[in-house]
This record gives sequence, structure tokens and C-alpha cells, in this order.
Amino acid sequence: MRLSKYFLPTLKENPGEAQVISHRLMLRAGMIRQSSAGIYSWLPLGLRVLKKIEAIVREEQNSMGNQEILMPTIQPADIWRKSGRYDDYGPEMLRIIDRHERDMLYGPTNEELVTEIFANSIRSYKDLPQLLYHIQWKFRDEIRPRFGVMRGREFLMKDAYSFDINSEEARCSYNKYFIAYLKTYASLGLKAIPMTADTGPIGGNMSHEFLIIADTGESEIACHRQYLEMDLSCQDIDYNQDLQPVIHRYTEKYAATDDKRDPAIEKALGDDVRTARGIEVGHIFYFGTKYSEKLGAKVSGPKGEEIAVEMGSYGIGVSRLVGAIIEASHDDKGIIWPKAVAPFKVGLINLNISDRDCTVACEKAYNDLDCAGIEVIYDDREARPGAKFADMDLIGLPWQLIVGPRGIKTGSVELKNRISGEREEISMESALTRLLD
RNA sequence: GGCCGAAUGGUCUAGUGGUAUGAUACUCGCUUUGGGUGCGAGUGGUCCCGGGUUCGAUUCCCGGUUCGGCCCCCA
Repeated sequence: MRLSKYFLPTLKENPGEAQVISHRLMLRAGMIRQSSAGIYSWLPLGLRVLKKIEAIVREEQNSMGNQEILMPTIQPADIWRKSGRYDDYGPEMLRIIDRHERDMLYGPTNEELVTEIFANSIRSYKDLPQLLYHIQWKFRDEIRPRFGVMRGREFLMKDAYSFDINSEEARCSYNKYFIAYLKTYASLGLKAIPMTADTGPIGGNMSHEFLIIADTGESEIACHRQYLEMDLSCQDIDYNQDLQPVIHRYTEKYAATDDKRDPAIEKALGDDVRTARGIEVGHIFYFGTKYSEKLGAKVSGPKGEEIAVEMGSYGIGVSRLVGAIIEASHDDKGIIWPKAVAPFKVGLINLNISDRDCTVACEKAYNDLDCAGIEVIYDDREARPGAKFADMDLIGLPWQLIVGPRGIKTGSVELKNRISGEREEISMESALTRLLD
């Protein structure tokens, strides 16, 4: 991609509307623009990151044996009346009336809808378990949207639902998601700590939140210091093994969000307690038959008896993760993308496009990288070197390949690692070799 | 849903009961060419919207909207 043709409207100054760092950087890096309160358009650079995160989330969901579906954004009010949540949800639910005066709503979540689909289609215990998920836009009409995409009204969420014949089986499903979430965060380059959580309006009796630690996090958390050092990536965990001991390992130590903190436990732990700011990036619930009873999601058991299925739901805020990753990974110059979600791998900077040798070298490098399938953005704009450096640092690609007339004369280019800040003067050949790895 | 504050070119701002300051951005020219270069010229504002007070409101008052800080809620 040539920067001279790419829609990348970067800003030199911080827009006054944005206070938190990820919001500022996303606006400045030309990733998003606000449409109305808590509702954003995604520009090319932002959309690339969003799609990468979505793909990583999807991949792990598929690996754990979950099946992707796609439910609509607009839902009928009827099923919400059946579950009792049409009135419970309150003004956070965006209600719509269609031309036939039917009550509709922009879905804030999908328990009712997925339960209805299940109820209309599955009749036998032999067809269980079923694990379904989708990645779809949701709407919650927050009174005070803020923090950019971290707390928007419209947001992209992966929500998954499990259907099991009994609570033991449901627990197995729950455990799979638990592990899948840890794997997903690790793939994203994040460390998210599982914490016991309130079940909130979803209801139920078992729930965990996953939080990443960031100075600018919205809530205060406390946890055993071991969580900060522990490897939570779960890379060698197979979904078919007994997951209970694994879950136990990751949940036995103290870890609590602000409202669940226990002074007595913290006092007993003494020096082992760490407090920090955290951002919630996932939440899983086991809630039994709350929706299956009300919406008639029942199957025939082995003896022909009717059994309401045991359910759970599992959410990851995909659009929120874009902001959360930035909160966890940036410096005073801009974003520092983890490799897995970086919009491009390499930023190729031509320091002087009117210098023939320099431009020839850049064009060749651009071609070589592009043909090798490396995601590269080539700054071929007619601009000052300073502006190019500043923009490239701002958008935070893992590698910068800096090519200028001065270096070309002696056959060298500069390879800069945005994460470590390390710069090396090396030959173009060895730079390309490194990038092609 | 409750409390508090803010809103002035694309962006960041100064200021004012008599239509507005500076910077940045953008365009053109020259300059410069390894960390937002320098000089000159130009472009760009129903001073958030509606109502009220006033001869006159961007300024004062009321309401709304949007933004920000708390409570609440939350992926």
C-alpha cells in the first residue's frame, strides 16, 4: 500500500473531545471518526486492526469446536417479553417501531434470539451439546458513552452460547470457553487475568471476567501477585482433556474486580496482593435454565422426559479490544501494535522521493516485500522526513524500514523496531531478509 | 436516571453586549531534505442549535444537543 494513495488522515494535535489515550491515538492515527455519541466509523487503518482481532477471535472459537452463525442486529420485542427482559433492560435498550407498528429493538445481546433458534430446531438430547457464536454489532444506549471505542454505544462483540443436557456438561462447555479466551488473549499479545465476577443482568450462578492490566483502566482490581507473573497462554492445552484442573490452576488464587474485593482476604495475603487498573475484555456466564425455561428450549431426554437445556453465554468485546490493546501498548509517540494485530508489518519510509537512487531502492524494497506477501505500507509522500517519522511512530507498525539518500550512498538502510526502539544500520539485503522471516 | 464543567476556521486556542485573536492545517511560490524546516502570499468561522432579554447576543438568561469529569451500567 502506498501512503500517497491511502486514506490515512492523521492529526498532529489531540482533539479536545478525547481524554483517554487510546481514544486520542485512534483519532490521531486516522483509525476512526465519530459519527454520533458513542458511534464510530472505522477508517481503513482502524478497520484492518478490527478485522485482525476479529479473525483471531474467530479462529480460536472454531478451534474449540464452536460453530459460527450470524444473527440480525434488529430483533423483535416479543422474545424479550417472554424472557422478561424487555422491561428489565430499561432505557439502555434502543427500541424501534417498524411501519406495522411492531415493537423491535437493536439487540444489546442475543440470549433470547439464539435460544429461540435452538428451541425451534433441536429436539433431542442426542443433539447436545451445541455451541454457537456470532460476531455482530450490538447497541447499548449508554447515557454517557466515553473512552472512544472502549465504551461506545455501538460495538462489535463476539457472543457465544452453549446448550447442554445437564449442569456437568454445561460446566465442561464453560471450561472450554474459559480456556479459549485465555488462548485468544495470548494470540492477541495480551495478558488477561480471569477474575470471579458478578452475573449482572444476564443472571446465573457462575461467571468470570477477563481483565487486562493498564494504567488507564476503568476499574481498580486486586489480585495475587502470581497472576502478574503467571503464563496464562494455555498453549499446550487440548480441549478434549479434563479442563477442570487447568481452570483450577488459573482461578485458585485471589483475583477480584473492585466490587468483589475482600479486605479480609487481602489482609491475610499481605505482601502478595497487587492492586492495578484493569480493562474488562471478556465475560463468561453460566446461567442454567433461565432462558431455556421461558423460551421453551427443551429437549427429550433418554427416557422421553422433557428437559430444559442448561445454557451459558460468553462475550468478547472485539471493538473494545482495539482500544484496550492501545491502552496496554503505547508510548508518548503513539501506538505500539503487538505483531498479531498490527495493521501492517512494515512501514517503508522514503526520506526523499526526489532522490533518484533512494526512490529506486525504495520501489524495489516495496515490491520485494509486497510480492512476498508481507504487509507493507510505503510512505512515498512528498513530505518532510520529520513528518514521516512522526506519522510512522504514531501508527505504530512493528518495523520501520528507513531509506534515505545518505544511507543509500554507503549502501545502508535503517531498520527500526517500534517495540524495542532498537535501530540498526544494515544493508538493504539483510534488512529485507529479516523482514521476510 | 442524578451531580458538575465545557462548546469560537479541519485541529488547538485568545477574546468580546457592536460579526472575532493567534497557532497549526490546507493551497501556491521560494527555501530546506535524516526526527512535525524557514520565509512570503492565499484559503478557511450562520463564535453548537432553538427560544428569551436587548436598539443590537458569539458574549447574559432558559431549554436542547454534543463533549468531558463523577455516580450508575457494561463486552
